Amino acid sequence: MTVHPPLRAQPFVKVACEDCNLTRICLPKDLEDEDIKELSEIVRRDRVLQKGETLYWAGERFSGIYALKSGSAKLVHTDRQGRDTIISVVLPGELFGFDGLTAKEHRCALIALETSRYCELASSDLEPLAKKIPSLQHILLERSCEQMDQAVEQLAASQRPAEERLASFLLDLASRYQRRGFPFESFHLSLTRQDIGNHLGLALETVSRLLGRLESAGIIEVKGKRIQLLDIIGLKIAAGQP
Amino acid sequence: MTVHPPLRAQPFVKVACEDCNLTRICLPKDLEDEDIKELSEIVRRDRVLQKGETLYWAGERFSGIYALKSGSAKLVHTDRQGRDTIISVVLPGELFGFDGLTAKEHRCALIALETSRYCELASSDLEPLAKKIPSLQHILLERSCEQMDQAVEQLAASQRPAEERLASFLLDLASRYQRRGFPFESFHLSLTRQDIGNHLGLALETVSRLLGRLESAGIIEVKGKRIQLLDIIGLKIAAGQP
DNA sequence: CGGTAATTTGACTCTTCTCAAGAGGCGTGG
DNA sequence: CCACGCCTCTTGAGAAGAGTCAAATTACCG
Repeated sequence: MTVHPPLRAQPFVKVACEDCNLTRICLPKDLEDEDIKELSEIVRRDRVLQKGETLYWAGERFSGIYALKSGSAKLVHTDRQGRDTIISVVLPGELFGFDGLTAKEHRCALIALETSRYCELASSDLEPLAKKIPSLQHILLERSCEQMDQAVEQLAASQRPAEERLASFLLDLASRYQRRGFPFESFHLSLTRQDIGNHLGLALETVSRLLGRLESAGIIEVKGKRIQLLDIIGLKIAAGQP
Repeated sequence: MTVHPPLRAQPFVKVACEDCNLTRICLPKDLEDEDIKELSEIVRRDRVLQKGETLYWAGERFSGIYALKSGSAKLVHTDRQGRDTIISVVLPGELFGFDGLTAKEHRCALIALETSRYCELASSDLEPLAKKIPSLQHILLERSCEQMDQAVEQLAASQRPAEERLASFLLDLASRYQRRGFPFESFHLSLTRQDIGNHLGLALETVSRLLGRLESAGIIEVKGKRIQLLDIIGLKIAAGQP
């Protein structure tokens, strides 16, 4: 796997899919070169979302599939009683929007965790494009099943003790950042403790305490939202990965 | 919505998709009549699984998408430490197998909870069939996103208290059985208490105690694996559905 | 009808939550 | 540049929900 330069270094210009440094992570990953050009002409590029802004709310009409280009975002489900659950943290190159595909209405909200850019594949373009690029439908199916796989992992994780969940979460984030050209051992949490709690099913105080515990065990270093992984082996053990 | 006769009443003969009483639930639901016939010719029908038998194990090569025709089954994820999580209970007309589509290798095991019949759409037939029936890929995408929606609900549920989860589970089962022609108020749990616990993230003793509590509250009647819903409103309140 | 598996019930423990109070950080405006 | 206010984070103490261990009862299969 090639290592990409950190996304922050990328100049703020409209980059065609074939020139985007996310080509090997994003939707084009499994497409042929010609198909990527085809895709590139239809994708709406470089829209911006400021921190805290919402791209779509739950209940809103399904408008298409999106790809995050930079920054980060959270996919949030809210139940009848108003309790939020963060279903996933979205990083550059990852697709989202599948939560609206079946019902034609979004089940979750998508909220930026920092200033972020994204591309849009409008639902109205989806059908004609599928005809032009026959393999696209299958790739979308694969990506949706991939997200299902992640949900399965999370469901399994939800039955494990709090510390394992938090350690697994940190390891997962680290490796996903690494794929995007950032160092594995050091990254910035764009989530608050409350958000981490809503993601892992923990009270924010528990998140804070567990981070403190991992720190005093010498496994990580916590400076506000910046996390340093000092002892990867130790962290894996804490995550219950023997 | 039309009500279908109970599946048990169905004679044990090989029924074409267009004559199957699951037409309005199963894969053909959103297909045109001609396409259903096309599908029917390729689907391998009426395979049988005895109680406790496994159709595929986690790690096994992806072989295709399946539809349950009768009986019931559980989709089980096992983590590195051997802890099982029941991801979903599969009822007649529901599709499964998506857990192997991305990695070409199943992430979960599929185990029959009672004697069950199922149909198979082999992965080798999937591509040629997708060319013959262009809408099929999109339907599969929709179904996979539908399962994703369910996983999202479960993830949100996993943060709610035990009684709410159990009550929601009973209501969900009841309405899914009802769609299949069974009475809403009375159904047979094909899962053990242990299985229910593995599904909801509870100890089997907790499941037993909570069922007892709902029973003494006059909300349900429990006779082993047979459940009677006596007070639907009360059950909905217990499930936290105001 | 015996044996095994499933279920129920009780007592106790422990993880995690809730409530509360205080400290730290950051942006805005004077 | 500093101060104020707000939001976030930390830390403590007590409470509660759910888990574990153990034993008795019941149901089911051959």
